[in-house]
Amino acid sequence: MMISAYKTNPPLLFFKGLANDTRLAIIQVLKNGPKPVGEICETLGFEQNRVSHNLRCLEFCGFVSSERTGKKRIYSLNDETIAPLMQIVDNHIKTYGQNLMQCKVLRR
Amino acid sequence: MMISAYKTNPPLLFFKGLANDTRLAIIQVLKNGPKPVGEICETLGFEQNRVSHNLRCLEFCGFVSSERTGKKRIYSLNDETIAPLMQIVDNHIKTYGQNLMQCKVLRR
DNA sequence: TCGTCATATGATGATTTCGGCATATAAAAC
DNA sequence: GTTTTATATGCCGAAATCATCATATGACGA
Repeated sequence: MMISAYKTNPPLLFFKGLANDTRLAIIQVLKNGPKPVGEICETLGFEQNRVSHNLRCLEFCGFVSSERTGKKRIYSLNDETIAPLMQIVDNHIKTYGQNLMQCKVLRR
Repeated sequence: MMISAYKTNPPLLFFKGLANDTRLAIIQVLKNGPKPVGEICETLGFEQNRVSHNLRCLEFCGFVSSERTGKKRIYSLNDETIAPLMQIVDNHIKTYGQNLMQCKVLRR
């Protein structure tokens, strides 16, 4: 079993892609529908480059997609992955949310 | 929108729980059935305490469960969450796996 | 009770992550 | 062609992560 291969392990990268509060916040905003960068920045109160950096990741990794509309680039969720995924996450949190928030390893 | 609350955001912690190569490796081993710590260490070639640390997290956060059997503690997956979750992840990887591995943000 | 097997827990230093500052690039209007 | 609007990209320093070294705790048998 090759340990060094784990750092490029796609499931690992999948979870690392989502284990970031800025990216999760962006996903939350896009749940309400497609949005341009500027609007995401405003809604979240984040600097533009923070949002762009993270949209770059989200799009390249397939979590969101985008479409140029004039000067604006409108981003939207990849619902095929995100919708069922967040359903599972939400169900899990119903039972284990409190523990997740108090985990000594994650919150140390 | 409270930014400071994001660090204790349960979905974030859910993903952080899984965005770790040791913990994912353990999950991979447990897919083949319940196992004691020692056997997980052997299979993966990891030091015992590395495995214990991470099992602690996995169990507290609800991703695995355990049962004391004599001197051994047998760990098993929470299939209710992990099975459908990894299904979604695997499907996503079929399409976006290459990009995940080359993402400039995740792999910088 | 003591010794052995099995596992859990604490803390530190090394490595990884990530946003802000700075700047580049793209699209539209003039 | 230039200016304005909108967004993308690079890099550095600070913060977060995490395995190793060390040790503690638990279960069982003699």
